[in-house]
Amino acid sequence: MANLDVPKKQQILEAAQAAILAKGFSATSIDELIAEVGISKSGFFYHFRDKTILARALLERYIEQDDVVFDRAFDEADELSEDPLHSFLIALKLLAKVFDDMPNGHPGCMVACICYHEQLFDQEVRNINAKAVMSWRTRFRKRIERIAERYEPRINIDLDDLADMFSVVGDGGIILSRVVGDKSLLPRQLLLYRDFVRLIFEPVQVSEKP
Amino acid sequence: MANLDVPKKQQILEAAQAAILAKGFSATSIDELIAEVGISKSGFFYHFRDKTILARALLERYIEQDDVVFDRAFDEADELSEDPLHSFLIALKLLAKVFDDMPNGHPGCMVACICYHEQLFDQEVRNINAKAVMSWRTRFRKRIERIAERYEPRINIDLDDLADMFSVVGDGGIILSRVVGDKSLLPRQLLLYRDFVRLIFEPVQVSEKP
DNA sequence: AGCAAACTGGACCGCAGGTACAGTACCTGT
DNA sequence: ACAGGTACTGTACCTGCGGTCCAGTTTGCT
Repeated sequence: MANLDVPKKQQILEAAQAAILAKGFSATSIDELIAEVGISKSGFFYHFRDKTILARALLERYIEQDDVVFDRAFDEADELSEDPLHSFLIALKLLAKVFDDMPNGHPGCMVACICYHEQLFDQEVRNINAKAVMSWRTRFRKRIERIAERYEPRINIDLDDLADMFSVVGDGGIILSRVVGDKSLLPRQLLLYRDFVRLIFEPVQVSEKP
Repeated sequence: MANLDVPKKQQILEAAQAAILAKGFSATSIDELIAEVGISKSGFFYHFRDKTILARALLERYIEQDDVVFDRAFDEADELSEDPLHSFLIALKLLAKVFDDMPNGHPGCMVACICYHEQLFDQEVRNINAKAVMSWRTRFRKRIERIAERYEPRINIDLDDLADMFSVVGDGGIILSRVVGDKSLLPRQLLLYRDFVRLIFEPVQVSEKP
């Protein structure tokens, strides 16, 4: 019980996020959520007109939380280096570490989760989803652009594609991590992406074998 | 109606695969499937004890079909080049082309779809899923090993990770493709993965800017 | 003719997602 | 002090879906 000061709506979102990422949207019942937070069914529907409104709120919440994680990593990296390439590489390492430190691995990406339940939701939810991916693209593209201004890329590359690749490796890494039950798979894949960025932009090739 | 010679069980699997990849597992009702193939509810349950058995059959079917696509690309590439690196790069280009040629983009990965519905299924289904990912890892690892025997990698890299990265980029690319509604995103990401492999192993760096 | 595989039809069950609506407890501004 | 909004509770009820049970029918093979 307890949590008397935390509003029930927040408690529902909290419980729903964990349950939905672990079990999927349809496998998470409203009855189960209201039992967990100690609210009546009417109480639930007072806050969320239906289950898709809950999904929308969860998605928006997830995207906000995700942005905070990104901001933190990039800010910290910027403090450690003024060079755009080095800062980016540091940020990628920090992000990999964040996921590596999660005790049970990444809980799952809400964007991907909703993608595979798509037709259950309205256009609005899909728009929010698309907007989130585009914001990730923009965020990474800006960083990569600044790198490309200073460092000559070794190969011709589309900067949007390279920016997207972070999200691609993130979402794909989450899936493979879960499927094979190896929580270190995601951070390792992010570090591979980091190697790719290094290989593209880092000017002097340091051979690791003398 | 027609399809008098195709057994109903196959027709159900066909219809279910399309519907589930498009709408998700829970959003696809049995009623809808039996209406589409023209069979009674009892007929459905004659073939599939319950919905999770259908999922298992679909997953196995999907993995088989996927293997055929891989085999075809790799065989064709082997015919075009004896060199392990060149053959691998050709195969990646062929695979990217396969997905690029799909009129509505990749229909979705059943492995990822089931991953985000996990708790709906039993351990058996999860094992099949894990086995599929491991078989992809093995398939790509073998190719990459042969490359590494002949070409000195420019950076130290874990071959399993690089092998997994194909599946990671594939599954992540499918998700992003769908979310932003850009079917060319997946093939472009696969070509980026190809660029990464090239950068790691290709000995002479051909600068594209003279 | 006989048997198995591949079904049909219909009755029934429980659960999840709602809908509808009347009532209540508490806080806030006038 | 009361008016009104916010955040709920309780009860009753409806629908659709997954699933069970079972008796009966068609089809093709031997």
